[in-house]
Amino acid sequence: MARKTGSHSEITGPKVRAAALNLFARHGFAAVSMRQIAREVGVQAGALYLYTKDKQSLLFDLMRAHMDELLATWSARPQRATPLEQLEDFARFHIQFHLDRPDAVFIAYMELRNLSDDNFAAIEALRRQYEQELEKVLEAGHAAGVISVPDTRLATMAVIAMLTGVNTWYREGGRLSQEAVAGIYWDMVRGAVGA
Amino acid sequence: MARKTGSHSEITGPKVRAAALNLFARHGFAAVSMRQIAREVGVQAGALYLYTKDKQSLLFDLMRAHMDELLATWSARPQRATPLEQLEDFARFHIQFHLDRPDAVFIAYMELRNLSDDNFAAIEALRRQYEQELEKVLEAGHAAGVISVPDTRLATMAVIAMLTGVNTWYREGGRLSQEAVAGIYWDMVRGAVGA
DNA sequence: ACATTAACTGAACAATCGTTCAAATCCTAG
DNA sequence: CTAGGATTTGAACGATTGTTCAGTTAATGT
Repeated sequence: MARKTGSHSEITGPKVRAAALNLFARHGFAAVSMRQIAREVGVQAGALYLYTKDKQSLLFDLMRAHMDELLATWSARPQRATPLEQLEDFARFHIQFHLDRPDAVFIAYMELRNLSDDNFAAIEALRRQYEQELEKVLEAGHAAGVISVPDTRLATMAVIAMLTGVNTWYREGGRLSQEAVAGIYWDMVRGAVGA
Repeated sequence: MARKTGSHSEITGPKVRAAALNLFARHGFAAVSMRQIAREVGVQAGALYLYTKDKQSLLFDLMRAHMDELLATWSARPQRATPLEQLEDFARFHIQFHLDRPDAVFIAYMELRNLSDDNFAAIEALRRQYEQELEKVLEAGHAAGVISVPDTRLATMAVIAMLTGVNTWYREGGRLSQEAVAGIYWDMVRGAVGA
């Protein structure tokens, strides 16, 4: 029978994904070799192919796992009543979720062009799905008359870009806590949508 | 003596930079080979080295030229009187300038990690300089009491991220003109900074 | 017409790439 | 203790990488 306890594959598999995530984020997918990943894991390059079909799948799986977790975590949150409360929740959630996973976020935004056509379409669909979550909130707010934007789609893109931008400058241990940053950004989001 | 008229180097040089810009933007610096660039120019790979020291310099020169032009173009604009007018000008300028050069913008944001340490520092300094231009405007607006932000630096980063985000979705010939988009974004910027 | 030089070719260099696979090693079930 | 599957090694494959350079081509000033 197959080994149950102490199986190496249950240790090496996650290590491969973790090493790939870290190296892809630091140097870019195309600039990282399978041998670099293997060295980081402490294994020969050939062994990686027990855990991934090829390099492309390694990238795609990391991206899809990230997007799946993003959508699942947002959907699992308790939903508050009013559109404005929901918008605040989205802003705070987005910042916290993204600041907690800088490497995965970086890859999901920067390595889209290294995906095959099929894989790109799949990731892009998930991203659109996430954007729809915000757009639904903005539309509800618009219908309720509590926010004022001339174009819901543009406002969606503007808010997401603004929030995701935090990842480019925020550093742990800086002068502001995550919560303080989220509070300030929530104020700016509210202003941007005229609420 | 050296040839003066009809010099090929005055044609091939720009063609090399244009091809590199386009290919780097489409596939990423690390994924593009010197031979691909040469093929696009219609020349053998060895000939590229008459126009660039190496591949790294090619990337760096493209980035620095972009940042230099960005700073120079902004500085050359006539400066209006009030902070709010200056903020509006910045928002409209940023969107127009960036939408007009999607490839260069893409590279300048995505390929920073492929720069050597020295080159990275140089580009980063230029970026900081550009951010300072916006921050000065926001500080002036804050001093004049016409805008209301708890943190000028955060507002700077938020506004720039929001504006640059247009490049990720805007497509020529879409349902909105550049001017219409710029107008809507200017409204959102104004709201975000409480003006 | 000739000498000069810019512009480019085409081949070569060592290094590294992603991927495969037979053989070796490790660990557990029986 | 042993059989057998899980796990990994280590070498090898052809292809491609950035870069160099001696030699060829083409256009110029005199």
